Amino acid sequence: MVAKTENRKPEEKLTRQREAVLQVIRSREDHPTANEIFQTAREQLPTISYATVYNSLRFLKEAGLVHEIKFGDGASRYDRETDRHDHAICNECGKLVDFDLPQAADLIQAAARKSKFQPASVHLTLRGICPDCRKS
Amino acid sequence: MVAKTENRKPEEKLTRQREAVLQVIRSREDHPTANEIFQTAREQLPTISYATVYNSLRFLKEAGLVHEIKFGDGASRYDRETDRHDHAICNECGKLVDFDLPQAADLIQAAARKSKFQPASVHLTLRGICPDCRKS
DNA sequence: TTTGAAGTTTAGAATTAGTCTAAATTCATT
DNA sequence: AATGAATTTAGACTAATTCTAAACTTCAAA
Repeated sequence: MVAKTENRKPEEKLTRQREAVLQVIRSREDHPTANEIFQTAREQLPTISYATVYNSLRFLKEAGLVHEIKFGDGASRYDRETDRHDHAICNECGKLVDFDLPQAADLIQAAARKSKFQPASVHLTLRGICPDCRKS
Repeated sequence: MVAKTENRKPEEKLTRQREAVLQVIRSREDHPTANEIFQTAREQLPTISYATVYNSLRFLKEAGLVHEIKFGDGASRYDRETDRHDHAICNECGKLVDFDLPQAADLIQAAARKSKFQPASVHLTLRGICPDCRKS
């Protein structure tokens, strides 16, 4: 029988390319775009291609190792934080910040009741002005 | 002095094109994309161009007459509902549904405290399976 | 009633993010 | 070493959106 790569744990089956992409995301406090990840990964692995970054991101996302955030204004961003959490987005400069508001998680049943959806996750987004922009 | 169009209320200064775009959005229960709006607006106003639909959407959005929703998976969607509300997105078919969970609005101060942002609005997103997909 | 500035519309080109394709490569098992 | 599945690569392609520059509208002031 042929090896079933799928039986292994995600961490075990990382190719060099996937490893590099994961390291870029884990090494950053912020939320890089696929293009930023590509530029940085290329420093370690000069032959890596754009398509591979996207393939790797899809893989890592499905394996639960990274988290994708789409909030409009351009490209998806990737987050090393995979636990449930919330986001704040600056209306002025676009900065995206993670925070955790456990009370938001508690609203999942109420949200499910109102929407009639079978709930999987909830996520709260705050829009406002970030501390840096408030200063100016 | 030249007339300051900006002094008037948004509703008063709608061009035929902006009017047509607004009517398309107001006539629908769902959340059409720019392309869907373009196709429908063209039935009333055959010469309207794609760029004008986008210009109109930006204008209407800034005037607070429509609401833009970006949740990834392709194009922005536009919503006639401009009051604060929440969204549920189906992980299976991508359907987007509005609902209002006032408890979510109550979390704005707590979210501001955690994130250190000066708050403007909060919005809750539920991901799960919609009633239609649950049946199958 | 013409003028002209400001704003708007138009068509199409340009840009950007992301996906697809097909050939080449890797790699774990035989 | 040979096999075959999975992955990577480069570049073509697609879809969404923005940009550009010329033409058109509007309307207050001359």
